[in-house]
Amino acid sequence: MSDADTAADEGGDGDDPRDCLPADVDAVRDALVSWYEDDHRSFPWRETTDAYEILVSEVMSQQTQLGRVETAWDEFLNRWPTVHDLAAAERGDVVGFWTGHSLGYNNRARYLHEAAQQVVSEYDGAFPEDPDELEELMGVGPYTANAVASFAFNNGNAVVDTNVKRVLYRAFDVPDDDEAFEVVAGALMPAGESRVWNNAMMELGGVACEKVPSCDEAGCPWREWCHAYETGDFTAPDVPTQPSFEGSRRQMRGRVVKALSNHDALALDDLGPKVRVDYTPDGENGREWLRGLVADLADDGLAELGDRDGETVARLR
DNA sequence: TTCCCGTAAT
DNA sequence: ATTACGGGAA
Repeated sequence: MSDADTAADEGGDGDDPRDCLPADVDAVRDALVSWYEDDHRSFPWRETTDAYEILVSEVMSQQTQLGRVETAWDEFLNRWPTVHDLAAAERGDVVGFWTGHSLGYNNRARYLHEAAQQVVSEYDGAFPEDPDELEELMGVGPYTANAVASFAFNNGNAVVDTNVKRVLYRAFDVPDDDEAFEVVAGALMPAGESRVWNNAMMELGGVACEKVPSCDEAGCPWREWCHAYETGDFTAPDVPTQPSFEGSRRQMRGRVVKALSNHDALALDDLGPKVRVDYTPDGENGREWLRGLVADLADDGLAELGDRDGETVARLR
């Protein structure tokens, strides 16, 4: 077959990333679904199809190890059982819960709170089922939108997170390119089966094709097709390195929120020592530095600066 | 010390 | 396109 024929068959560009997939795609699909259905980890959010409960689990899971999410998820839903309850909550209580359970990025607590208010005000409390509509919710991007659409409504597209990328990169030599991952993941997913499929793909990345893979131990269902298993090269796509956390502004922000979550309001000079042991009001990282930190948190909608008896106080908002 | 990781903001 | 964003666990 000539290059011209190939290009014509593919609609013109001649390098369709779907060419990465093996010819017997149906066998590949069946192997994964059977493997997943035969045995998989049990998580409480896999027992529900409630979109609100699933959204909470997804937002928590994005930043926290699954083992610790279970307790937080349970307590969160116990405190705010429905999207209406969360929408009506005080934001400071939601942020306080978040930091109190070490759930990471406090911004996500605010996003979740705002998303709940959107669902109530724009959809009368009934989540939309379409990924494109879900993506309009605050804090919900392509991954979360498709996860919720899949697990709540069996109505999503293929999710593409770092686990999925690693699997596709290794198994089928998909180039480390977001568009390619998107196209191949979509072509691989059996139509109308997003719930089981996306669960299965993420299970594969979580228990078989981890950073250090355990192909045989986990009984990976794709060994007969997997390029990495064949060559022994289990390189994974590069993940960007992040600046160190110790001593960072992010760490200081976290300490501010943590401290404020235990008080109604705190004067800056009372807050300071809880943020850094070397706090002195007029020092380099003193009152003005702290005021700037809280002002940034205020810009993020997480805290606010106020006045009490003529002195500046900070509180959660 | 390094790893993890999707979204919003710029 | 790049950067900010948390904090436990490995």
